[in-house]
Amino acid sequence: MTRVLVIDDEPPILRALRINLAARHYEVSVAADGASGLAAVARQRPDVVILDLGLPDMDGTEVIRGVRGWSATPIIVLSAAGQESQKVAALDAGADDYVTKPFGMDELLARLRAAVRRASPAPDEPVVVTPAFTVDLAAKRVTAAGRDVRLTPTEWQLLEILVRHSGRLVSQRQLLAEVWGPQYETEGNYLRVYMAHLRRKLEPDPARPRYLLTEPGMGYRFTAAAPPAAALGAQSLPGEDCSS
Amino acid sequence: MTRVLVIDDEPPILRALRINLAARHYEVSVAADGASGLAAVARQRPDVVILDLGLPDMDGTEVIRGVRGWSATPIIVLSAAGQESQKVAALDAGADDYVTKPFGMDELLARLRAAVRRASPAPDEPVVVTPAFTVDLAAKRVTAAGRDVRLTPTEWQLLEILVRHSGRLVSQRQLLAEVWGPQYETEGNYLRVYMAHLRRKLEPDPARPRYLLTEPGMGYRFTAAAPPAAALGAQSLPGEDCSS
DNA sequence: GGGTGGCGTTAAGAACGCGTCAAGATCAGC
DNA sequence: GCTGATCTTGACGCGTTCTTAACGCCACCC
Repeated sequence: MTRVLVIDDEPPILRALRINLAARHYEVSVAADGASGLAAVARQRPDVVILDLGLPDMDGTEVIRGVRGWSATPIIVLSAAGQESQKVAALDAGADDYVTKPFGMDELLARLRAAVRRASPAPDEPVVVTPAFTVDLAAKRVTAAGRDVRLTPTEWQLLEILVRHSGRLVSQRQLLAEVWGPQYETEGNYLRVYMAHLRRKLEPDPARPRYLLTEPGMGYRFTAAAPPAAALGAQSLPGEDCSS
Repeated sequence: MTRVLVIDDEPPILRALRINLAARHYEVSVAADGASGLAAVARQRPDVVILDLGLPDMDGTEVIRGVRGWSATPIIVLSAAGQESQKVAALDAGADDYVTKPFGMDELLARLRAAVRRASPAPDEPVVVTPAFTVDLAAKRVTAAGRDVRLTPTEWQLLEILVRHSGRLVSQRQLLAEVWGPQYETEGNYLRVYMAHLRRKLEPDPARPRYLLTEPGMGYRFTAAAPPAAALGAQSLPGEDCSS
């Protein structure tokens, strides 16, 4: 079920949205101002955010930037018909769409569908294979040594982020923000604990990880192909370079 | 450069779009009807399509479906203010956005930026290659002589700044300020120590650097292409000291 | 020729980050 | 209300990384 977070402080609009979204089987939650809206995004991880620009406590573009700092969740902005510059500012701050009030509910719903559709593209490679284990992103299933491995929700989230960025280094801040929420960005402890869990469940030799690698001081990296063992040790530079 | 395909048959709008897009350094091409529009998408692979619904030969949603059958290229629909059902149909057919005429050019450009931004999260060219090593800025990964090289966070920061200013001279003050903070601008020692680290890990001959060059009294410079040996003051012919 | 300033190199202690373990808190299912 | 699983939190040891100082070398200037 698609979860929608509505950040708005006008009861009539709120009511209309709630009714129409619930009728289409969306899961709706509500926040009445920017601060609680940002907190709600972090806590609930909605699939899409509908944001009214006329909030009592902070500027709408600030809310957008606050979300975009750590998340790519689609944001549809709602606003009274105003200056074009406001639209431009919101879109450039990272909003995905902009609807002016009064709006047709059918149009908003269509734009909502479009935003959600874009956000979850058909994953071209939903199964990632390593010599030691395979990860099926679509089925949310991990197999190691021929048998299914049970992962807790947190473990899965962590693994999924690393696997989706296969080969690339993912910073600790990003991992913490995406798994626990942006306010946990300094809790490096969590990462260490859960990386240890994942390695114990997936790595052939958890003490010497081959696929879930630590880059000290920077973050973690998932590598599908095991690197040659020698690459981890001292790199003796071969004098093989005959230029020209 | 971002390539935009405009599918429209009204000369005034076409003219306005062409002028404004070209002024923003977009590469613009044009098709006057649905059939040639579909052909143009297939041939040119534009980064984004602006599609007018009022085409002479076929229904706009047909064009959208024709593109969506095989491509996820962002489509922004342009249309005269009409029924809401038309908007819904276009969006559900796969359009990314819908702008009604008359529209503000700034708004359209902002929506265009939003669509392009969503489609290409990694816009730049993140891999820098030299004969001796390669630097992947997005993955934060360095490879020398075929093997991964482990860099410490400070080493990586330094290298990243130099590589991002490839070919240009970067002053010591700037390097110190960006890596250690503005209050360290006089600690030239740090730079010497870490440049030595980088050279030992990356340069084929750390004592005679080819890619991480010192400009005495000014700063450092990264060069992707090795300068000719003569420029370094090498007296011997290049062939003789290969196997040392 | 001697002096000077900038650079490369090395080495040592200090500081930090990471893996690990374990215990308490919280949650979900029965 | 109980039980097991999961999450949070703190502490400790170890290896790595950072900081800092000292020394030698070279180019340049007087």
